[in-house]
Amino acid sequence: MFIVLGGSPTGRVTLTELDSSGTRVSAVSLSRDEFIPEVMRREKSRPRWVWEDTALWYPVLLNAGITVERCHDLRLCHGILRRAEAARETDLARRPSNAWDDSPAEQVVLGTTLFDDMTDLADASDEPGDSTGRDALAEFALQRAALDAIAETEPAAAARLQLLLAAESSGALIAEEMRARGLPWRTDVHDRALTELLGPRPLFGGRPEKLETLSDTIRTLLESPGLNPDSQQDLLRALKRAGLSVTSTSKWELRSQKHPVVDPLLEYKKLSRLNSANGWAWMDAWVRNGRFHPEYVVGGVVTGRWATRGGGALQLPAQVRGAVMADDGWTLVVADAAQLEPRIIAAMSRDEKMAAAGRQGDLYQGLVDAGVVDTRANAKLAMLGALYGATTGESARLMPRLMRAYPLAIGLVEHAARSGERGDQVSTWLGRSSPHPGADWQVAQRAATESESGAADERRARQLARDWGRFTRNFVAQGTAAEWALCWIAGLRIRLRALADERGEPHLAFFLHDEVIVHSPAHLADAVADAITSAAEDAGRLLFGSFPVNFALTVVAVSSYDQAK
DNA sequence: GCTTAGAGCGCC
DNA sequence: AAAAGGCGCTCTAAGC
Repeated sequence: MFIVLGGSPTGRVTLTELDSSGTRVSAVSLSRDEFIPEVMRREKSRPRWVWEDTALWYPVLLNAGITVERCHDLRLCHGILRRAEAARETDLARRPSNAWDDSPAEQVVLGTTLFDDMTDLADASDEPGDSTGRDALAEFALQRAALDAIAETEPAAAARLQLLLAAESSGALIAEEMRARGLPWRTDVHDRALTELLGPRPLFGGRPEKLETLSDTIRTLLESPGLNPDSQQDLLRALKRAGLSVTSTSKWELRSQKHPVVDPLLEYKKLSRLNSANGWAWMDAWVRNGRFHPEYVVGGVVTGRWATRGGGALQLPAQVRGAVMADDGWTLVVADAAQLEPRIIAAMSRDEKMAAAGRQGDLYQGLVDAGVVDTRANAKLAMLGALYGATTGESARLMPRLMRAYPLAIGLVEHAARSGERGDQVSTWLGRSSPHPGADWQVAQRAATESESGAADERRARQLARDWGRFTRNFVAQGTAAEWALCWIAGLRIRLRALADERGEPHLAFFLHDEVIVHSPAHLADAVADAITSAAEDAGRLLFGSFPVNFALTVVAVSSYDQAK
């Protein structure tokens, strides 16, 4: 059963109930005050809530203390279907571009002031349709029709897409729930770490003590009294003047140089980055009441991975992870999937040999044990080469061994690369399709085939084709891994809800591509670990049925995030 | 003064 | 010795 929400979450709301065939059962119009209790009442029958944008509707419910079990996020699902190869012949894909295309996620503003203002506006306008002028009922009908049309000729593809839409929508719920709760963050621990590394917090801006000292050292060693080490241009000139043979100021190039300035400069760069990216200013901006509140952008990456907006939540450096600490009486259960992408391509290609290499837990060691490569480090290098499309170096040299040993799995990514080089779309296991290459790309390819094209045109076209091939190669692996991860956390979320007791509810607090943090009452740590493991097994079965691939996890209960690795 | 591009580096 | 997929953020420098 579906309940489609229309209107505005902060003004008048229409609730339209549809049965599983999409036939209208009932429809009501409610004021804002009536809306919240009605959702609470109807949630008991476990409907799938259909709404324009989870980021628009769900915060209002979460603010009122309501969570829902499932939803259908029209904006996200539209994005997937509109681009999906499998949906190419449907009305949804053929229709001219409209307001549902490329619509950004709603910006969520915390607090009630804006909502109150918006309410006034919404009430005053008395406009039919949704707050953004998009018709949820019509769009939902179109999406269902698209799935039905696909099901007629390709039932398996339709079923997979349906799973993807459900997983993506569940991800949207999780993202809002995590944003609302935040990640436990101890500013005192963070401040102590910063003070230890950088010196005391500067009272009136300016560089912290340690950075200032290092700057002086660098200026002295380079005999450049006025040098600003943050200026790449100044720094590069000064380095050259001092006799270093570098063409940039990057870490890797500096490391190869023998000069007394190298060590202090690398130290400066490391600390300077910490200060600017995750220093006191970051703490002031993003941590409130002991919680870091990043905004997750579901499907923000073309491959289906999430992005974040603000706070750089997906790049928390190791230096500050100690500040992620469980509340008293609580614990952090941290889990990550080991060698996820190799397992994914093994399962997608039904490569039983590669799947078997991962059976014991460490797939890279499995490659060594199978005699494919000599060391674990080389196994990793070779595998990354296969997944990313290495063309030179050790990685590229080792890759052919993988191709010989695992022609199915490696053939899958090779095939994706060839498709991309031709400009074709590729798709993940559940049916998320890659974008088409841009206009520049097409122009370059066409130019290279014309009779008067020069060697430079052809080189450029070939280069662009290979670049796009590397992208599509990685797309199928990264994108399908993202799908597995979505199914994993979706299942985990449901399992965690069932574990709640009078001492609290364990909940997802962080998600990073193939890793989760669950904040849990301490006494539930083992049950949470089991839930995480079971959810991973479910996800594997959901995507790949009985194919014998395992998704190995490392799961630990810790008091702070830095203890997890 | 504001916007944008590139460099550089953090994460997976 | 560098490189090969996906990002976000901060800084500087350059352009308007």
